[in-house]
Amino acid sequence: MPELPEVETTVQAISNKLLTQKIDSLEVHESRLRYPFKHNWVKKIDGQTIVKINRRGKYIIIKLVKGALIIHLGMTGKLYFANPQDPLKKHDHFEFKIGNMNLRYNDPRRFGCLIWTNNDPLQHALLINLGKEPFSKTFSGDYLHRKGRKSETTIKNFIMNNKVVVGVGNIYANEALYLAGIHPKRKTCNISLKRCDELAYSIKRVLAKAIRSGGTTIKDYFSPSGEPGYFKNKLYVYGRKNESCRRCKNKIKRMIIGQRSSFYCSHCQT
DNA sequence: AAATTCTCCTGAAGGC
DNA sequence: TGCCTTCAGGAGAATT
Repeated sequence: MPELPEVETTVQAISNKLLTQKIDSLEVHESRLRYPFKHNWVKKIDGQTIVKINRRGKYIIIKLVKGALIIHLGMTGKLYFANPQDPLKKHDHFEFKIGNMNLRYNDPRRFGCLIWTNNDPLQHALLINLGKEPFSKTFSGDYLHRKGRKSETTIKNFIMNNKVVVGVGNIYANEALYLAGIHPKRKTCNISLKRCDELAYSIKRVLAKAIRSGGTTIKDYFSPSGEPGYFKNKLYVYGRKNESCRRCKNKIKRMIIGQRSSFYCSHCQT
């Protein structure tokens, strides 16, 4: 399940290979993704040169000379490099033909998307209202404290809200709350500035560490060159129900918050 | 209006 | 062995 580290890993990998390259053609095999792909976009993309690849939240932005592509990996989306003669795999929905390599998109659940925009992608309706980037200087304990001082929702829902901060999905929300020692069900408005500082720092730290490990592979994620992420071995709580807390040895507990599995240590998190 | 629930989808896992 | 149910969750849409 791609979260920010997996998207960042993907962006770095494809950027290394594709910058300044020309897209010979885009072939769409299945347009029924989260947002249907419009086939008249193809002629706007074919023959264009890639000038920049970056991300905003979990959206991958491929800037072309004119216009840009926006890709979201959804739950199970993967971009990977293939040789042109390799047969398509099940759920390969589209591919870019670039010189002697193909960049293919595989997504069993089809929660991802491919969108073309003529305008500034950051102004696109899907991106314009996104919250702060976790690595930005202005994403701080002070920001969380101010933004959340009237919020009645749980802190876990709060940090998973893309209008607050982008890129924090279920895995890293659980991990960051553990590192900060905050119970996931605690009401946001009841958290002190000092603890918000610890939480903002923990979010930055867990995301940065996961990027250095190449992301987290639970079962779906692989990098464009086929490497799994190695952060799974470093998880403190996610997926560790009934295993012992790495700090206090008590059993990790599981509860549902906002219809998502939440893992925590009731001794270390209050 | 913020908070919560619903929805899309497939594959894996578990129960009987 | 095989069929059924349940679960996984990103995030916009719908609902409360």
